Amino acid sequence: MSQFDEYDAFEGASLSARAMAARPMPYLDGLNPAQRQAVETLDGPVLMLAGAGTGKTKALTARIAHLMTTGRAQPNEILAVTFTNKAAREMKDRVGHLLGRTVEGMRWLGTFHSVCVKLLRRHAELVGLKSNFTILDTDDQLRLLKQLIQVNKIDEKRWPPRLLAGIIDDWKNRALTPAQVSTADAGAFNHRGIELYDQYQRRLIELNATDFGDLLLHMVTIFQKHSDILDQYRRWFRYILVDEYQDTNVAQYLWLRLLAGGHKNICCVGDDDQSIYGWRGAEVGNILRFEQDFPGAAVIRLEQNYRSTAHILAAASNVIKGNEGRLGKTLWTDAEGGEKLRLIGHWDGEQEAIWIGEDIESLQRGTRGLRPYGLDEIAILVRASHQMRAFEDRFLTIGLPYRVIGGPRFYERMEIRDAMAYFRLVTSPSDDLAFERIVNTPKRGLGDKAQQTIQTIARANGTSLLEGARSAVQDGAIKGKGGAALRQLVDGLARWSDMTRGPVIAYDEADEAVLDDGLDLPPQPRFGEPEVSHVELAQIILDESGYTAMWQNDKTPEAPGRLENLKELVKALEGFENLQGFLEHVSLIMDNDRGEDGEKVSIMTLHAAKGLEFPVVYLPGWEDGLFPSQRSMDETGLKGLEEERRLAYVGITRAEEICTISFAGNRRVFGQWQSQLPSRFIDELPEDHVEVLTPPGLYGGGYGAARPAASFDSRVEQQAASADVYNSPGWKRMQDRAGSRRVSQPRGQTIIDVTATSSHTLGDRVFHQKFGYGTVEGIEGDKLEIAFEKAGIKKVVARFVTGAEDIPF
DNA sequence: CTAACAGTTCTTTTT
DNA sequence: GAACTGTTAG
Repeated sequence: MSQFDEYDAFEGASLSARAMAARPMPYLDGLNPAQRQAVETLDGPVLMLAGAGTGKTKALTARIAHLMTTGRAQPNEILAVTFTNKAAREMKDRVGHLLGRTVEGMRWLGTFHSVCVKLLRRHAELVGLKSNFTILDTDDQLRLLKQLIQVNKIDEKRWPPRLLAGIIDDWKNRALTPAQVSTADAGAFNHRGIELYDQYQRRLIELNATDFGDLLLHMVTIFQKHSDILDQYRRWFRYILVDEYQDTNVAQYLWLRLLAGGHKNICCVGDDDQSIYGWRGAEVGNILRFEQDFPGAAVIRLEQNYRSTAHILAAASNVIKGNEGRLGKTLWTDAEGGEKLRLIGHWDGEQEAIWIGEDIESLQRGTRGLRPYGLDEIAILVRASHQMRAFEDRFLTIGLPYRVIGGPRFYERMEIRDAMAYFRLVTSPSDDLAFERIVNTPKRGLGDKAQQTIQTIARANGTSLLEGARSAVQDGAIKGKGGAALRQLVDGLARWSDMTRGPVIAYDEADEAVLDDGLDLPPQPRFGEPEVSHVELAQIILDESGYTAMWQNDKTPEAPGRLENLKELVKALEGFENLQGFLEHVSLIMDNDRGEDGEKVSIMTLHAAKGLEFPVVYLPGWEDGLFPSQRSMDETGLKGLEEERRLAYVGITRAEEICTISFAGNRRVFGQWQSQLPSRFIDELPEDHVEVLTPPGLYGGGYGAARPAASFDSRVEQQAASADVYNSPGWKRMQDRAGSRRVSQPRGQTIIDVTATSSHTLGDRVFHQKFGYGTVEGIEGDKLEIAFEKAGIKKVVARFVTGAEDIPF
């Protein structure tokens, strides 16, 4: 029954605790002095500043093992929070490994969100929720906000739901309830922001739902308002550990500070240089301020790097030192030798992909005395996901296996969300958002009008939409084909719902009454065994609702894949006790590391790469505007730039052996060609540790000519490997080719549109995707009249044509 | 009511 | 160039 049987030996016996302490502690072996200090400084606040690749997880897990082995805390008295499920899982696994057994008692090791859900379920009523509240994802959130905006008769066009979602998220990240939002923010969202936030929160309560931000916000509110509850947890969580502390937002910070407020046994691990989630509300300030927040804190720096070569570390250090206000760390390694960083410029994004593809192939074979590298050891890290496409295209054509990490997540796919909406509606019939999602999916002939009717009835009766639909059917408010289909749906849902559980057979004490001085929790009803397993039920729901059939009849190419996904979804249910358990799990799983097998090159964003490492790393697209991202700089100025720089630091420090940075002179953005300047970060690379390569084709010969592209083998040894790429022959040459008259501005702000609309003049030779080559014969505003060689005279919107001479060949 | 079309607006980054 | 919205024709 108890999950802690394994640890019963710890139970309150100080003698056994001492005996325990006398046990060998193998996990202390192989720690360096700093790591060891971080493990053994158990009491009071500790800040572990762990640079990239310095064995942070090793120290953290050893610390947990140490807490348990010395009898300082039982597994379930340790609160350990991470940001990703993956990190939590890894930590759990590694602690188990250190102790030589599985650690099941660590109930409070998890993400901020999952820990908060557990807490909030026990205290939901304090914020007006029931303990079975649902957790909305971004999609539901947006639809809800959209409704609110419409109800408030606000122009959706000018004030889109996304914007409002962003504003509200921001407030929640700062732990502000509608009442607490500062008057300084009164102007937000056309002066309606606060009001709408308030409405939104009310609506969530009505729906018995929370969004992601609420999980933390509600817990902070509860802790602030109910000191008895807070005290209880303060006593319960004897030791607190926080991973990636630099990524915490204000709400998380407050939450931690409240919980650690008693004993102050809090150990925060982080690296201010790897704070890359500021745009999502993370406050680097939290880690910078740690010593003030927790006076007397022990600050332990992990600086010995076990991951990368000295060249790579030097490059990373040189880049990051451009940032102000760092806590300061100097990474060092005792490893010697290794390749310098490689820097290479390309004509355009496509060439960049071609070159990298070929370089990977030559690394695979083993080249220039280097060992052969497996594809699993290679990663391409991009700034923005749209950059991935060029690589995917190229790798598909040359047949290079790759995997995209962090793409559209499994649980965000349409068919999965639809299926889940059915499940949600079965387990909680009042889930209006789920109802809206699937009333007419598959098509049941229930359009706007019918749905309006249901809304009206539901609102009049003060019931859920599903209830409303039931009345509508009974009262004959919706007739005809639609009515019949709706009846079928309503009946089906009722039937499936009954199938989820057997009869109530008893009332149990809440099984989570683990806290000794616990609150009175309502007894939980216990049900008999349902007749059908939840896995079978899921299949029944999908089949009987017609959802499976909908995709079977669908002739689009993606339909088979969607059916496949649905199968997988049903299979995934096997790992859970019931539908509820599954839904809960899914709503908190935001990482998708469904391990695909096979040797593949990884393609992912820099953000997704945090915490990972690869022997070979490519960092393409180092161009001003793209990286550092223009948007980031526009929105938050220097702060944004510094975050971008940290992103560069994260990127470089992912590499163990070979790190290649590249940029392109031209890139297609929104289907428009833009000429790009190399990233300012390139100038921050230390010359001594960088080797500038020259792409093939810049010297004589056309691009894409049949010649084998040079990679490592045939690079041109460049004298004075210089980061000053502007003066590199390659770059100059590129400028000539681009033929753009760049106005040399102080630094990198100019992005000249090589084919700006205005650049078309009568007689220009142009190229159009569909019609081919032609000559401009007339200009009217943004429309051009063009005589095409093959297709004759056509009128075309200017942005669909490209200056013929600009086509990269 | 649906399906097909055209016109628009966008592109970081995600627990 | 895609994805989304709104419009229009069946």
